[in-house]
Amino acid sequence: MPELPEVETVRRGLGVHLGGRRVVGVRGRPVQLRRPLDPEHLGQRVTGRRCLGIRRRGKYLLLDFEGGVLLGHLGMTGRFARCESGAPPAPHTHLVLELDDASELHFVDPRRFGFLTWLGEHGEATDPALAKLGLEPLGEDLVLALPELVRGRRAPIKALLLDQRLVAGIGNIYATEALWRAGIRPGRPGGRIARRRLEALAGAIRAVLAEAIEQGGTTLRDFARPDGGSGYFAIHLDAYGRQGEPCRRCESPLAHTVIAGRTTAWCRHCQR
DNA sequence: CCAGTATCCTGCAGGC
DNA sequence: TGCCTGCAGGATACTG
Repeated sequence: MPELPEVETVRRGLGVHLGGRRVVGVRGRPVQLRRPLDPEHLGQRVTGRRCLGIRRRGKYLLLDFEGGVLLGHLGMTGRFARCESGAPPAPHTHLVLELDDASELHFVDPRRFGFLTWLGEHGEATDPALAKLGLEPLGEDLVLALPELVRGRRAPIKALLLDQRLVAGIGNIYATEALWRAGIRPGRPGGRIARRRLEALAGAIRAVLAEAIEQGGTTLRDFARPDGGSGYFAIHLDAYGRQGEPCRRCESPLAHTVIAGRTTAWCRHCQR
């Protein structure tokens, strides 16, 4: 569920709680996450170092420390929780960073699709996942770039939007929403969409991501509640999860198909 | 190179 | 009430 806006919200929350703090200890047991997590090894690298700030790239979080970067991904169910020192960890807590203000940052991830990895001084430039990421939908001119990115491609436009090598940060929810807003059928081959309509799609992507980030900002106070509140939020959704319900433009019931292995709700009437 | 599918994992909803 | 099945999906390995 965490897509670009949710990750951006987490980034801001981490900035408040972790930024400027020094790690004084690391706890956890080895566990197979998306990448293997070895808390003892990680502790040797990060203990004693101060967090200088947090960046985001696509759905990845880059926690800048003195002398290295801690790379994180939330997967489907990953979250960070700020806890008082010594507080009992929630189930599926895989890593605890003990901080110099008598607080702890817990990394919790029931489905283990996320990860935390120490990249070291120069790892950021060579990490294979980061290297493959496409452009930032909010940071560069997506309107100009999107038509070039999908030119000649026969895959469904929705599959292309989900491909992090083209555009980084879009997931199933915001791909579904942007296509509904732009009036484009999710299964339409990307290379067979008129330039003007792709430009409209790019605008819809930017708008829906920006609105979601704004929404997240208002719920930032909920960040990292140890009781399970994750800082995620439900923005106003027009299409995602609304199959069978009336389209908010034309009232006809939304259809439901699977594209790139993901459920997709869309309007047969006004998405062409 | 491109497109499509299987896989990892747990929690939860729905059916019977 | 309780068990079972299927679904949720981000990234990537794999197949054709």
